[in-house]
Amino acid sequence: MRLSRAFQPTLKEVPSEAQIASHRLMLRAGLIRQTAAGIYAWLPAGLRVLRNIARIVREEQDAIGAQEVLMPTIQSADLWRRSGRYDAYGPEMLRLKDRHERELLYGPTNEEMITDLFGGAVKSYRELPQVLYQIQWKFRDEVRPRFGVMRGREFFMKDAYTFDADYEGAVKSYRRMMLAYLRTFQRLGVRAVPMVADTGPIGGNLSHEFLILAPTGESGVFYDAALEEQDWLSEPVDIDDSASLAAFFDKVTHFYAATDEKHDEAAWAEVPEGRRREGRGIEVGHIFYFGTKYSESMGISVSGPDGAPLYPEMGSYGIGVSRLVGAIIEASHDEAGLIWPDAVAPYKAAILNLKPGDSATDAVCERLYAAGAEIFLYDDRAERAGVKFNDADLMGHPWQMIVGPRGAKDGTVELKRRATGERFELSVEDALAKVLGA
RNA sequence: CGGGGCGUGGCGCAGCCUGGUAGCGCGCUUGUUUUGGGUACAAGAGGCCCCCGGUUCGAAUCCGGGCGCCCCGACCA
Repeated sequence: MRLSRAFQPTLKEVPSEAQIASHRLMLRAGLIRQTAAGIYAWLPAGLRVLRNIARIVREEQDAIGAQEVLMPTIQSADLWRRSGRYDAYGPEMLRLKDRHERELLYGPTNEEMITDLFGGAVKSYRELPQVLYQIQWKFRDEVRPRFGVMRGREFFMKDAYTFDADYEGAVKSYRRMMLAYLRTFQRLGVRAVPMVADTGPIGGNLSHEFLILAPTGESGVFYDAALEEQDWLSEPVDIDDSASLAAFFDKVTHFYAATDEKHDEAAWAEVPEGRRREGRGIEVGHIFYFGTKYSESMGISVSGPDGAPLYPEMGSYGIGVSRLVGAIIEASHDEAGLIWPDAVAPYKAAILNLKPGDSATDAVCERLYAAGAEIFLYDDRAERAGVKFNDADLMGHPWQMIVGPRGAKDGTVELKRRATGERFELSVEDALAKVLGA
């Protein structure tokens, strides 16, 4: 994309409504615009980030055998009456009526719908386990939306649901999902720590939240500093083998880590004093096992080995995709602006022409630009180098490809790494290889 | 839902107390100049002052009622 054609309204000054860094930067960089309290429009660069995150989430879900579906945002109230949650959910659920006065709702989550879909299609225990997921917009009518996309009312979420024939199977599914989550966050370039969590109104008794540690987080967290050094993904895990999954799970849950809701003073006291850390975290994922809560309440069963009805053991698993955009920024920015991890950046690199109009620099820039759609060209709309540098810093492009008259003459480009400030003087070919290979 | 605050060109704000027909910075347009990290000068464009009602000769300003948004707290991916 060329700056001169881009719908990318950056701002020099911070809109007064934004308080925290990620929200301010998202507005300033032209990633989003607010359209109502807690409701945002995603502009091209922001949407590219959102899609990059969704893509990685999708790949890691697929890798553990989950199958993607897409369910509607609007659901029938009757479906929710079957589980009893229509009355239980409260004013956070946005309720609607159609022209025939039928009661509908904008889905805050999808346990009821997926359970119903499952029940209509799966008839035998031999078809289990099943793992289904979707990446879809949700709406929860928060009392107080804030922090931009980190606590919006409308949000983009990956929600997965597992169906197993027995408890052992459900635990395997839960652990596989734990693995997928850690892999997902690693690829996104953030460290999200799994913590023992409250199961909340969804019910059940096996639950972990994944939190990105950041001072602006909404949850208080207590953890053993030793887990900061753990690399849980260095050894391969056989997702079909219970023992391998169990070993992995034990490793991940070995050190104390809990949100304030589940904080256990007795267990905390056993953590060596020098390693006790209290802080704040941003919840970006949550996994639950809740047994037969929905399958039983909704009357969804399959035939068991003995021919009798078997209510599947279920779990549900969420990742806040839109929230992650804000959370990643909270974890990765500086005074000058965004610093995108390579995997989620809207563009891999920005080309900065230090002397537009110079035939040599123009030619090198066009050559670089022709190498791929993942490259952003700062062309004629900002003719001054300073403006371009500041804008590129604000946008957080992982690489800046700086083309000046001297380098252009002998075919070299200066590469600057946004995150570290490192600089490299490379040939055009090498520069492209480094940027596009990264 | 309790407490606080705000609503004036695209963005950030002043003006309101003490009514007299709207201003500043940035951005935008045009021209000249300049260009190795937010150039300088000049000339322009752009505003139902959130909405409705009231008071008044006259309302951005005073009064009443709405609506919207933000912040603190209680609640949540």
